[in-house]
Amino acid sequence: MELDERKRKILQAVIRTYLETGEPVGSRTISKYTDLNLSSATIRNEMSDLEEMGYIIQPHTSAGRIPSDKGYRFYVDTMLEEKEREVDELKGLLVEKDEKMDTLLKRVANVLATNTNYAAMITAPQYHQNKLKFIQLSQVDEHQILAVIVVEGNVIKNSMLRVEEALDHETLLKLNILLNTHLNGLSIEEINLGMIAGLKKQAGIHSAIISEVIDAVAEAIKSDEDLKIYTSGTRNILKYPELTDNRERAGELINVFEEKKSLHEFVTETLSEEKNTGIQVYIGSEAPVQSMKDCSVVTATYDLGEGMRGTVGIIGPKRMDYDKVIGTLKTLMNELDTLYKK
Amino acid sequence: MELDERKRKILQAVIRTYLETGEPVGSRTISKYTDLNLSSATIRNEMSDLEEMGYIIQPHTSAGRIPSDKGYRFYVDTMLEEKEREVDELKGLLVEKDEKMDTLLKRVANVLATNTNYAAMITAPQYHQNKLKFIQLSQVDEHQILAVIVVEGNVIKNSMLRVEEALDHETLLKLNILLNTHLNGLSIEEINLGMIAGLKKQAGIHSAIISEVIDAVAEAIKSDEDLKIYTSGTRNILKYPELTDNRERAGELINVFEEKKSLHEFVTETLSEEKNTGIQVYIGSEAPVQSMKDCSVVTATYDLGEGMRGTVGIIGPKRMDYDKVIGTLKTLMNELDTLYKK
DNA sequence: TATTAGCACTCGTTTCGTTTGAGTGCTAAC
DNA sequence: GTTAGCACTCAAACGAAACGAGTGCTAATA
Repeated sequence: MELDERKRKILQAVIRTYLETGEPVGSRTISKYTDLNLSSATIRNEMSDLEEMGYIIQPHTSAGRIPSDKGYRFYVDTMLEEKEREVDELKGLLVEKDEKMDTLLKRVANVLATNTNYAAMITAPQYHQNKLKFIQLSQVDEHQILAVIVVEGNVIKNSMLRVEEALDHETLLKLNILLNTHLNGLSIEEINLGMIAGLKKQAGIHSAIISEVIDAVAEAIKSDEDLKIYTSGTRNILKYPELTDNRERAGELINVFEEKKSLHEFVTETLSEEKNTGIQVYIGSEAPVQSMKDCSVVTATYDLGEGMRGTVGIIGPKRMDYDKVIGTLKTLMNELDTLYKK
Repeated sequence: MELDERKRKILQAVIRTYLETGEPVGSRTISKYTDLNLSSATIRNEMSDLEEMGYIIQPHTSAGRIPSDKGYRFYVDTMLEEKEREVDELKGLLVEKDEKMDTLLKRVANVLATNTNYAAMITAPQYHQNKLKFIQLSQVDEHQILAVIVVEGNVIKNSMLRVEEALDHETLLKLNILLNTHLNGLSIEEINLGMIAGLKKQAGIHSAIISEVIDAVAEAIKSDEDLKIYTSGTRNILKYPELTDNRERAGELINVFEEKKSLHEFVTETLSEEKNTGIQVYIGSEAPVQSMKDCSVVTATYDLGEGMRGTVGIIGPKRMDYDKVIGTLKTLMNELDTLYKK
């Protein structure tokens, strides 16, 4: 069977009304509130076809239809082509630039959540071309040496090293120079075992410290685990009965937002895939996380230049207002662009 | 009217059964399941008295009684004197010492939450006698200077300063020495305007940098806002219908755990008050946060020595198992003690 | 005087049959 | 191909009735 123009229009109408009401929608509604001028009977026939084709589902015999995942997918795909709505509520909300990155991120999440009435998440930017920029060892007290490591993009990592006895000023200086001259500008792939061996040899009796520093450097550069995720509007989840009528399920969802572990999966997935618009939509079981199979997730990748990239996401029920959400995210991307591209 | 021995026993019985069932408890239940050997009628009379005295409440005319805040308060207070149960599930869970502080904290919260079936929170330790230990300025690149500030207890703070043009090596060294000799070992109260003026004068043309460093130092020492709070088991809240039957209310609660702002209030309050056991119980509206007026919160202060102190808290319904919760917290405190006091 | 049995009364909860109405599928007519 | 009409289905809403847990009061009892 073919998905002709009329079927497509009906499907769109069904989905759109369902998004608004959250109730199964019947043939009569469609017949009345579209400009197709078809009787409910005709619509019924078409809807029957659409159900057969898997776009819509009847929750029980005498109820209207609701979109299936496939239906939502169709809707989102066509919509992405067609629409380009503007949402300018975000404008001006990001102007106070000089605040710290993490408060900024929190606020962005917050704005998104209140704006859309869904839950929002945002990751701190990741630095992809992680090159070492600066290393410094300092004697803090008798038994402790502080290693400060700065990576491209000004991510700073501190690490305390224990030593048996204090190093004198000169040795410290020598080690600092040694480390900086050999490691600066290198990425993690470029630091190999041979180089490490060489460094240790040159450090002589202090080779143990070199090992520890290298470990710290490795950690600083990969910085994978401390990918921070900020969330906001978890409470909004509770607003959608279809997500929370089952207590068990609701709990799992809340947990997703608290643990943030599952959110990681989206982030890594999103960051790896590349799409032109930078916006991706996961509907129901398309999500890599089991407990979100009744949700939809819209993610966007932001890019602050210099390899600093992060992910923003909106999580809501499948009947989310894709149109608005995608619009909002696009606007946000633009805002971030104009704010940081200079 | 006086709260004699028998009334006390009945009150305790009422509360205990209510804690188990979560349902209002009636006179018959008490008469049957206690060793008082009194008929339900007698119990009724006594309960009527107890209600008059404000310890218990009748949610509606033909229902059993539930404890009032005052009733809980009585229960908790007497229990604190009497009981000393042991909960040793926590033992051995904290042994792997060498992990990072924040993963440790997360795990503690997690253990507490799963152990009690309530929500748990824990703050990173605060450093109260905040004395400056070490300052270091380094030229990272042409226009940026990194200030590293180490505070007693090895809390490290980094701050990037912008400069018009790079400082030569010697000046940097001079500034470092200047800062360290004058500021080391001082707490925030001891750094006054006169001293700052003196420093600036000695720094000559680089006085602007001194200002920025001082700002960074102030921020590092107070470190008030980045009091991190880790939570776990928010989902458990959903298990108690009395907290979540009202959607609006449930949302607010979830929000408390996401925003963490309200949790701050407990922490600061708990840290300021000093009690012998270190354990505090907030019942219902005793809590400083409006949206938690149907909850109870049990907090404990842990002390890792050297002025490093933090707060742990369990949040649950008013009918929480105070006995177990307090026991668990006490065990935890002991664990932390033996783990760090060396 | 304290305790208890008994009884009438209250009121939320449960149960169950009924009604309602939205929606469908099918068929026959246009 | 489209539509009107009709019988049928079924979840949800409604409402009366029964239930039962619990109370307060009173009169009898120890």
